[in-house]
Amino acid sequence: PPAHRPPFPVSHAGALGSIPQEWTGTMTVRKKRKPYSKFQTLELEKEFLYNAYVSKQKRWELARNLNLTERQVKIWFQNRRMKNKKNSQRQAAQEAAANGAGGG
Amino acid sequence: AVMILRSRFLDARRKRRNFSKQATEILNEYFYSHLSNPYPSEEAKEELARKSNITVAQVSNWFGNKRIRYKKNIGKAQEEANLYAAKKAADCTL
DNA sequence: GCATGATAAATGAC
DNA sequence: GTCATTTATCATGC
Repeated sequence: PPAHRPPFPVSHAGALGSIPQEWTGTMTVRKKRKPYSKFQTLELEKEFLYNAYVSKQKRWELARNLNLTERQVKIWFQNRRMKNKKNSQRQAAQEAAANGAGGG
Repeated sequence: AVMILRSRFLDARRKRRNFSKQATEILNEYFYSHLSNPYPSEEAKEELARKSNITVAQVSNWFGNKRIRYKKNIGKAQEEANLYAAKKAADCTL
């Protein structure tokens, strides 16, 4: 059995009935998710099309031009790579299902 | 601009469908019988996906939404918990 | 009109 | 770096 990555460390210990539900506690102070503008997303997508891994120099330029922090740019590329992988897996699964059913 | 429009149609949100009653039943049974730690392992997710006839990613999405929305409803009318708790109790007494 | 499933930012473990 | 998450938001179903 493969080892699973444990959930986040929780501080609050809730109490409902007799079930210890510690996971219901607040994780940590987290910035509110803020959707990026169309311009920001478009520029990031253009750079991602060029290469999925952005250099430190390019990251700095993007952050400056798009009014984002370097951390935000870094995380955007991380999430974008995960999205790419997810879509690839989905496509592969669909093709496999198509081959198994119709055959070609 | 073109890419944005194209991506809109690639999103699964465009063709979202509700899960079957049976699938929701299976997922809820697992969730409320593991309320102290509702984090199914990869193996458990695969089995839930197989029994519910949905993908593993959909199982992950369901548990993510269920956990956050369960937390927001703590203190409110959460009779769903009592419902499945009663079902589990009945299962044990059989 | 909300319930619900999927996605987009953001965090943390490893 | 990956990746399972949390959280808010999106788009749809009914």
